[in-house]
Amino acid sequence: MSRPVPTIKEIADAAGVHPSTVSRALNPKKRHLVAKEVAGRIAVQAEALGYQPNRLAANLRLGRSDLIGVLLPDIANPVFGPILGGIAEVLSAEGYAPIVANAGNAPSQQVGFVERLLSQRVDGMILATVSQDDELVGFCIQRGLPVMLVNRSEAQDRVSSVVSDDNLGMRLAVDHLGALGHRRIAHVAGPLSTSTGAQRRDGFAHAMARRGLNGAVREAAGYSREAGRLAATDLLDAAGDITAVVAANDLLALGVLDALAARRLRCPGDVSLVGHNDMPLMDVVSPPLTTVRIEHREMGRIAARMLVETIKSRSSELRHVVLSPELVVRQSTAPRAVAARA
Amino acid sequence: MSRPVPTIKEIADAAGVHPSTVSRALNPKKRHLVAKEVAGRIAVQAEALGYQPNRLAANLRLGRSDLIGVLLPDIANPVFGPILGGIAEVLSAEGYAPIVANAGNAPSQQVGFVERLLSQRVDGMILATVSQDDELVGFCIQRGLPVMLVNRSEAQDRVSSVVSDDNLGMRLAVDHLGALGHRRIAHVAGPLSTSTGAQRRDGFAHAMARRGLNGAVREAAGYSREAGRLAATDLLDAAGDITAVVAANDLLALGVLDALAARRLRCPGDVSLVGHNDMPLMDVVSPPLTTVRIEHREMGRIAARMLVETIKSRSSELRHVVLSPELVVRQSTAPRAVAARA
DNA sequence: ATAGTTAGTGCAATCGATTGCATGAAGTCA
DNA sequence: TGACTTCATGCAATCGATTGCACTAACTAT
Repeated sequence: MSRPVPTIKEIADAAGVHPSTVSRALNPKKRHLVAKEVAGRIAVQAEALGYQPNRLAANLRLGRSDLIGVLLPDIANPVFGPILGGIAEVLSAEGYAPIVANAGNAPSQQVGFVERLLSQRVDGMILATVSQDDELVGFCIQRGLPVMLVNRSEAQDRVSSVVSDDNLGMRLAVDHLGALGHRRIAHVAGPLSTSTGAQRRDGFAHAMARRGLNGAVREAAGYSREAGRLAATDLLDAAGDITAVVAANDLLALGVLDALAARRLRCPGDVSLVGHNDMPLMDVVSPPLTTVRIEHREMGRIAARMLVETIKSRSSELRHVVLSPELVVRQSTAPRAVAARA
Repeated sequence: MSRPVPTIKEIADAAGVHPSTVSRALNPKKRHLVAKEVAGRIAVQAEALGYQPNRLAANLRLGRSDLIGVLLPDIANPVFGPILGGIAEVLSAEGYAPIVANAGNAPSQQVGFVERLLSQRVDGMILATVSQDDELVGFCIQRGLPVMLVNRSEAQDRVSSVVSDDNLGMRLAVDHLGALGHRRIAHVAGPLSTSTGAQRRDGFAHAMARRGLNGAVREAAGYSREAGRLAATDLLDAAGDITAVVAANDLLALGVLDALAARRLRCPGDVSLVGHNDMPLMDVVSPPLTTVRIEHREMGRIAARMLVETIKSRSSELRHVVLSPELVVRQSTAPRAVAARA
């Protein structure tokens, strides 16, 4: 059994000074108040005794925690690793640590996670879970906790966010398909309760309208491959003559591939396909997926940086950063087949 | 600007009792010491005033934090999402929260993360970053911090771990290839400084020896697709007549695919390929990958559960859990081609 | 030598929650 | 009615670090 970690009081006894002098000597910002010789003696004793700062005690006094809550809907979804990686990189550089909550999609479940984070007195929160009318956002605002949204936004414009330009993304996708001669283009949408569902659906409609076209849309129940398969199956049942599909994310696109495979339709021979995100490995799926690339790690970095700035400045000014996606063309899109399918 | 969060003292004033009575009333484990009527009054006031427990203060007094440090080498690697998901699930159920550190692979960099976690007084640590002779493990032991290893083990047997049975995994892979008629089987190993690198390399050699065979091995510099490509290129340069490769993980396997593609070798037509992990999407890569499946989410759950048990029991008894992997046969392996390649 | 100034250090309150022990009120028993 | 017991509540110390203010020693100027 190890001996307890020494405290400032024990360093003080060993160095022959008052604990408050030790506290000042060990804090770079207050060290200038302590005589050099004394500060040196204290540093030697702290090192020798293996002093370990106790941020619990310091932060109780200072009214902060140096912790940031990060709410993710599904950490196993390959999109969130890069986002969390970007968040962690910036928080670490700024002296914070992320408490990660794999909070799921149900608000009733998410509230429990948020309450735990609030009780740990996190200094702010980054939400990747937000829906259009999100009660958690209200909950956090009510408690005066700085909140930052990443990847999705919310409809009431109450907090800052970093998202992708879904209108542009959809225009890139539809224009790409249009340029390949496709006119019967459909959309597998994400849940319309999320901004990524609603805005990509709207972006799709706008982009089609610009070409004088009107495409079928089916909403998936969630952002999963299986939900994508079900939505695509429904779509193909209803509009079997489509020659292209734009999915609201890559997992949905993989589900579309499953639905096509189920009815022996080839991609891109029979149906071209575009996804969103460009999550890892999309270049090695079969076929390699054409997709709207969103820089998720950078999105995470920006979100963390903006939250830290909000915390430090005690500002309540809102900012919305909209990143421009780019189309990555791979082999899941091809010119429209001339011969009609039987 | 929101009003400050009410404290127990303010609830006490509102309910007309002493703060210590409020503390007992709001703690389910001590509530039985408070008269029912008084506890009810206190609960009403706490709800009305929006009381939020302050775990910083409580835990300073109690000498704990309800926080667990989780060290990952690369959160964007698709293997770690499921592991973190399993960890988060169990920690949440047990009243803990994970502080995630994307600590990279260099010990000098990792120490900074560990010191930050120590200063936050985490109650324990789960390391997915461990190497065979890991100085961080010694660092944590020296401070009396409960440590749990997940996915990898360390050579000195100082702390508990949950890993996959790499010997069995390699036997499954080599036997599968042997049954398909392959005899010139090579191995792309992970870094031998990790147990997954060393033990899978050893497992490969044993499995081959059992068949009276001896296969070429090349160590990749890291667990990345690019490192896999470089190691495979070196392997193919040195032993161009191999007909099968077992890679130490799926990312390395994808790199092997890249190297094969670069020299117009078809998989599995010219070279069969097996990976390890069965990370997400391996069923839709081209070709769908035969791989040794490791239940990462379950591994994360077990690691978290064992760490929590260690913390609660104050036991220093070591345990090692070795999970049995299974071979998932997809289309990257085929019978050895009879005709020799030109 | 004395008065004034400055630097360095110590004192004690504070952050917010927890709990061992003391105290008093209520209940029970002879 | 008095002694004893039990329950509920309050008191105050504690956890470990921070910091405003007070005090003292050293230095400087007249």
